[in-house]
Amino acid sequence: MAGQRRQPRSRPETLARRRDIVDAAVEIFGSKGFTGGTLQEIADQVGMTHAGILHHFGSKHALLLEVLTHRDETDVADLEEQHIPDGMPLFRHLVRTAFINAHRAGIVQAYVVLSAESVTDDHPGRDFFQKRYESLRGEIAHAFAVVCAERGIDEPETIGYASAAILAVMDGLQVQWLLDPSAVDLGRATEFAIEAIVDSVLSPAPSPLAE
Amino acid sequence: MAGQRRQPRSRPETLARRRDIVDAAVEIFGSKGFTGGTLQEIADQVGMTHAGILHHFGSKHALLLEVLTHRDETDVADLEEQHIPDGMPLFRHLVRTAFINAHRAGIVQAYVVLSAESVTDDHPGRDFFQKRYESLRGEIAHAFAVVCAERGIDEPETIGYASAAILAVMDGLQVQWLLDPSAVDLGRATEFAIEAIVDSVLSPAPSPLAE
DNA sequence: GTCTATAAGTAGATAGAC
DNA sequence: GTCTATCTACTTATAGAC
Repeated sequence: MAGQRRQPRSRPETLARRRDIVDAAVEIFGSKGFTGGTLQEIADQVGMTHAGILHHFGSKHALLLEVLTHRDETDVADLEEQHIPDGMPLFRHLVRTAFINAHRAGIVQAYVVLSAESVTDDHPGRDFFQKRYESLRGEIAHAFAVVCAERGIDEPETIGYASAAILAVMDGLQVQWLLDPSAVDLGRATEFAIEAIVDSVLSPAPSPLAE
Repeated sequence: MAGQRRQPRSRPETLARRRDIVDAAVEIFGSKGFTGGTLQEIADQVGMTHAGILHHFGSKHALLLEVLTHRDETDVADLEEQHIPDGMPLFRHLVRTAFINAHRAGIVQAYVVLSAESVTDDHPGRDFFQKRYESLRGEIAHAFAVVCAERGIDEPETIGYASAAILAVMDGLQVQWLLDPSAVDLGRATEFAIEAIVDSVLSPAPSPLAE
């Protein structure tokens, strides 16, 4: 019932224009948020009027969904794209992504701002992020299962917690890094945390918090 | 140069009214964000007009700062308040806070939304959150130092990464939990992650990611 | 496909009555 | 201390010319 008209728009010039707009929208929504960013600002950046934007996407709401879905090459944790690594290589891939992201503040900020903003009431991106996290947790849990199988060990029931926690550290460190890049080493801190969590799943230790 | 007039406002009725407004603001900013929430909505909730709000706080901007600073009893990770635990009890305290927060979606959402929104350009809450994270990282790092001293071990240089990572998992898990409470066990996942990170600092293991 | 013009609504803030 | 009234500014979206 909602938005599906892909074929009819194949004119090359038009597609390029749409890409320009989406790129500009990533930057504006990233730096101002979805609510705070305006079509006017996006239009200015791409050199047209806000009416032009609406001609292409119909509404601000629809533009956001396009931004979230259609990020293409420029994405933060490019798991779902292309050939996803699995097993241990997935964890290495996540760490590598963090190091790369340390040089892409713009796109990182867009995801940080939009994902957190999506928890607000009736936010148009809520469904997208809910499904995204569910999917990513599933991929990470699967990687844990593969690693356990390789080593012939039973899958600990901590896999679910660990999968959520890995995504969580990645996101949370990005917030702190964006607020003060000099105080947080995004790559190394992510690497440390993922290693700690993976190790804890594979080699459970008695809780250091026990009294 | 900015905002300091505490003494002159001591009338009991007025103070109570201001508290009502701040409480309402936490709820509205939490559910709609700072940019998305309006003075009108806050005013409705407290039973007055938006002009009344401005009489008390001067501007929306100032009201947000009051919300962030003056949260009093209702706070998410009540570290800086009262007698802060130190050493190992601090980590237990953080875990306990996560379990408690699982029953306070409102205030959790307020902090999630506002902290992420604060990374946007010229956000009035940016300075607050920057200093808050810096302070919290320092407290956690100190707890690590205390624990290391107690055990007579050298302080690993991973303490900095671990401190940021602990705050990060707490924040990141809150986002996933708010988006889908049934998919994430906020308390247990936080407990698992903090245990993993603390253990990794105290008993460093060879990286499981090494090829 | 992009523009101008404008609609229709809402925002935060101010002024002054009560 | 709270209200009404108003201001100015800006938002998304639509209509129609080019």
